[in-house]
Amino acid sequence: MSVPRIQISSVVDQVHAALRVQILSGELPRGARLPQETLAAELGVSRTPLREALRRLAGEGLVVLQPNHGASVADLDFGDMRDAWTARLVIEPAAARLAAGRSPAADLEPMREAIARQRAQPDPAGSLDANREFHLALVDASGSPHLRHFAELLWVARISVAIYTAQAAQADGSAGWAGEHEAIADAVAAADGELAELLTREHIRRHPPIET
Amino acid sequence: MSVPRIQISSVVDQVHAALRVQILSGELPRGARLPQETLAAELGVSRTPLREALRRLAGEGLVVLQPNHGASVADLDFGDMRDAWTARLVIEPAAARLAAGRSPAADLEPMREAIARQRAQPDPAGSLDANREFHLALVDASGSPHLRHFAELLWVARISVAIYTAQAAQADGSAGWAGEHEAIADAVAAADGELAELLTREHIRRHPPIET
DNA sequence: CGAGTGCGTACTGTATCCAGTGTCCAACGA
DNA sequence: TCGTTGGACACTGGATACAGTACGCACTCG
Repeated sequence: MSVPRIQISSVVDQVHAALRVQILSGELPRGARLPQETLAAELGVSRTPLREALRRLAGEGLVVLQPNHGASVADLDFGDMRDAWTARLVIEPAAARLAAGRSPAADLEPMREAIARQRAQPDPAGSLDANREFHLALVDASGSPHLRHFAELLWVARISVAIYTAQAAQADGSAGWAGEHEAIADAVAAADGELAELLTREHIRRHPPIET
Repeated sequence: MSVPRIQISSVVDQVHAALRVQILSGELPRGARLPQETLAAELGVSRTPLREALRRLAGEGLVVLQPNHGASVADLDFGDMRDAWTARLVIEPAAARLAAGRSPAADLEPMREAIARQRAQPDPAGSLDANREFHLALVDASGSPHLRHFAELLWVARISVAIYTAQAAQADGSAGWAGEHEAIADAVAAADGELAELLTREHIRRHPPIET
């Protein structure tokens, strides 16, 4: 009998998560300086774990580290966002095809859940989260840890920040995307790799980043 | 007049580079424990920068960090390698197509250089380096920093270590691949995206990882 | 009046120190 | 004899202290 091994999280993890939220939510605006001493005091930790968290965030592209000058929130311009979108166009359609070709069949449940959540969510922010979840679930279904990792980097660092906030503000927001997501999920379920790839590519292409 | 701004490297950077070399060269074997105190003493630095370097290496997938238990060199099995290969099969052909479609034309010089170096190199290790260089140059030519980054992660963490060392030992080694590389470079130069993608895919598919 | 220089301050980078946790082994009890 | 438990040891995680670097401002000199 084994107790289900609870997840202990180090201070570094918690600081990392906290800063990530603050950056993605815009509470820490793009380009904002991140003075170690001040930040550490605010978060109630020492500088050591803060520094390690900052390094990790730098690895994810969320902050930039200049030697002897300190850290600041990454200031991503439209070019960066467009590049992330291009990279998604490479990775996600291919992942969809892989997911459809998997045997035993890929796990569709997370995708279905994300779709349902997106339909149920009235507010734009939640809908956006659900959207992100669907896309990550799709890549996850490919069974490739690397592709999953890459997709996560693309979504976290470059996309959630500003691209789709602008887009979601338009028209009906992102809630309307659920239908397209469902078609992709169906194609994966039907093991039609060709179709899944095509639908995913067209879906992404249909929603390019918007210059702010 | 501006002096060309020399690159200053922090201790963290240097430790990171040193460990990376030792891991990739096999001097630090897969699964080896990395006790902080010992390592720090050997490298002649304190534990603080060492820890930050370890975190960075963990982000690259070269080492694994277990809370309250320490770091060890990532122990990649055949599954990991095969997954990296699958991911390359997604990224590199797409990058080749993007490179061919670029205007102004993609920079072919690094690719040509890598090919020449591969032809000139008699020893397997050098040839392997040149091989890696070609593939990274190809992805770089796509103009997408993200794809370049991903390719680098795949090559560094999973591939150089063991996959192709086994393969390079076979038959004529990797020197013979130069011809295939040249065909890819030519297709990119001719702006034939379709062909570049196809050739790249077939090239990679022709050289899967070998179980050791 | 303007350019350059030197100093002071604020911050980062590194080293050291302390507390907390995991692991191994031996002693004890069933 | 085998399982359990207690404790010593070794190591990591976090906090603090110190050294080094960059930036801004005032002062000086042309």
